[in-house]
Amino acid sequence: MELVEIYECLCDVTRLRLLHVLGQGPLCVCHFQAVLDEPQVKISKHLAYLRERGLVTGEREGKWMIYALPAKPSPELRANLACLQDCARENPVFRRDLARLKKLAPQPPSGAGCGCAPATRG
Amino acid sequence: MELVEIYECLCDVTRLRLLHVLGQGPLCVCHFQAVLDEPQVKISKHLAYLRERGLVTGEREGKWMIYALPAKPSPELRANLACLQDCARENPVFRRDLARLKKLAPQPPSGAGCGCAPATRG
DNA sequence: GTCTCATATTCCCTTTTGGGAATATGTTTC
DNA sequence: GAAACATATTCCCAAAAGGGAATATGAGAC
Repeated sequence: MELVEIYECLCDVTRLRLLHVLGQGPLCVCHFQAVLDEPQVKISKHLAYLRERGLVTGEREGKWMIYALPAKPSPELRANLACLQDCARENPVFRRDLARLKKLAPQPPSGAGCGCAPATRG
Repeated sequence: MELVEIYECLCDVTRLRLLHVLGQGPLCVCHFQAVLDEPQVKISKHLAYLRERGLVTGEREGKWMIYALPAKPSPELRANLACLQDCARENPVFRRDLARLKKLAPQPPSGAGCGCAPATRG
């Protein structure tokens, strides 16, 4: 993963927002739609873009695709993600995303998954 | 200066290299040409681009235009520039730029300007 | 198998981007 | 003034990017 490639991934607001939200934990596409308030194509395409370049991972879980930040990101990616989290703290757009995310999952650190599946799982 | 705008500026290699080199101190266009080994138009245009967005400052000094990082960058810019410096450390392209820069100005911290002007100044 | 839900992909269009050749501008030197 | 130098700008082009409508795929429920 080239450093320059990382920066190329970061030059789009939607992708920045996706990565920022992922800082809070794994999430599925439908939740991204709700959090970013953007159409499905847009979300899905940008996630594919990020995935192809190794900035996020995607794993199918039943009907849902769970996206997450890589478990062992390169130092460059790590640094840039940390920087993003830091810089986004005071930004209205990013803050709003986090607010919407909280509303989706009001439960405490209950753990795994993105909480997509209602009680019908397992 | 919007955070997203900063990221938009960082999605081009040439601009990344310019900003990275500027981490070493102010520089004029002709030296950028030598350091990056890129045509004048390219350098000049990208510097104009960065300048318009407040990522660099430019000041005329005689025949030369001296570009520099802003004296008081926003926290977001500061963080991202620091991150870039950090990440570039192990990158061949960025290292090569610094090597060429050193060759241009072998003198110690002699101080102001970019050293463009030969002994004919003052 | 059929229906439905969640997501991915294709196709097409518009806008933006980066690049270079040529030219213009501003500055010093003579 | 003219000439030389450093840099900026204009004009034009090819490639890429982002977006959406429609469609395809994959999975679970029945």
